[in-house]
Amino acid sequence: MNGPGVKRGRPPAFDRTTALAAATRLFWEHGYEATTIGELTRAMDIKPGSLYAAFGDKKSLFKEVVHAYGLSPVGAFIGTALEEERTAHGAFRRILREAAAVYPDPSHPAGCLTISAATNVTVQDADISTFLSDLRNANLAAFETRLTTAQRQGELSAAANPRALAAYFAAIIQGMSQRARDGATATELTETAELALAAWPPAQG
Amino acid sequence: MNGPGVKRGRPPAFDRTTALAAATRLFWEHGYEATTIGELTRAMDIKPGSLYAAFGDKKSLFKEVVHAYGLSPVGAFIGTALEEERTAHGAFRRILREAAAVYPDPSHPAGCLTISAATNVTVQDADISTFLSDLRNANLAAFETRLTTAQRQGELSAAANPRALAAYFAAIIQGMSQRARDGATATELTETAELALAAWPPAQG
DNA sequence: TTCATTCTTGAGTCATCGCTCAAGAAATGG
DNA sequence: CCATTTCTTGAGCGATGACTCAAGAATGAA
Repeated sequence: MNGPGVKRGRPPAFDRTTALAAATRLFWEHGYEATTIGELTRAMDIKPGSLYAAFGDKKSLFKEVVHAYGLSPVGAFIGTALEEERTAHGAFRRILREAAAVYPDPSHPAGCLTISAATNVTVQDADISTFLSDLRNANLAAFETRLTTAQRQGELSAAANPRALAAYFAAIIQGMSQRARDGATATELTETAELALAAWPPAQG
Repeated sequence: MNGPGVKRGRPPAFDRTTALAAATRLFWEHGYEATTIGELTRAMDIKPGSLYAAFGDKKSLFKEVVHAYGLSPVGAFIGTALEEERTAHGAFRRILREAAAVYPDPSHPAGCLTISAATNVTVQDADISTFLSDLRNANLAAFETRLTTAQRQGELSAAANPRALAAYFAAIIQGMSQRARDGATATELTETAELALAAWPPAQG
């Protein structure tokens, strides 16, 4: 019996993670449909045959990219803040401030991949569009859950509306991503974040 | 000498405004590149030859669509509010509330065409992307101008930052457009608008 | 060495993209 | 009527899209 780690046949000539990172950059920058297989193979430094053998079709590659993105610091900072911060207010303050720093960071394409990579799509790729909008709406639901918890724990005023607050923060985050893609600086986005936090409801009244 | 209104030759079989409206719907819904000439000719009920004779190439048609959109109620409500409202606060309050009502209106595609029709674009169509982002940034500049005026007139506190406020409102509006495309209702967006208005700086302090 | 397995390669498939054009049809002017 | 002008039509162009596949190369097992 062979150990499960034993590799047979010709080994891959490329590093899967590195290739995926190259694909991520392209999808992040131009979006799903505007990124061609030709551009992908060139950036990943592999031929079409290898790409399809390793990742399936274009949609599968994209979904794997989105999954990996969600595990990266840039793609996970929202969930991390929701988990790590004790208070909901602290969590959203941290989320907005980190978004302001991360979205315009020149070390990667501007904005959030989940927000901007599949906004313009043909009918036959509508599933890719809903794939991302489902992720965004899941984020919205997580916001609402966190805010409802805060309200039950007394942090958030009983007069506050968790669902409305969640939608508001979702909108601000998506807007900040778009502004980053339009050239907004970290300074501008930080100011936007601070202004946005003014909407946080006053303590129990 | 012939009068300038005299038409010669075979008259067009389609109404230009109607055809443009059909093209607008498609670009609005799917974006620039994801809308094909085939879909356009079918929706406009004309053949490719007529389309190219009447509108030039695809980019020219798109720019004409954007221009017409900017003159329509949906595309002009921001500029209208900035002009008609006496106070800056009244203007932005009206802009956000109208956006909340207009963006999810089911009588047309969701969100704002200028915001969402060219976010995912190939390199050869990068000019279309910047064409729209220039419009968005021009809007941002108009916001700042209005707020600076309000500050000079004493409506806005001297401690306020017109540029930061302008960027904040631009982000909120773009975020509301995206949320509308993700299925947000007018009710949700109205709540978002009201929360966003809480960022308006208190009177002179 | 030989076999089986896995990956690479380059040529190529089919569909669709934006776009063009010659020929015909519908109007006006003489 | 004919000539001129303008628009419509249907066929089709070259380029490019996603994707495939047979043949060769590199590995471990026997």
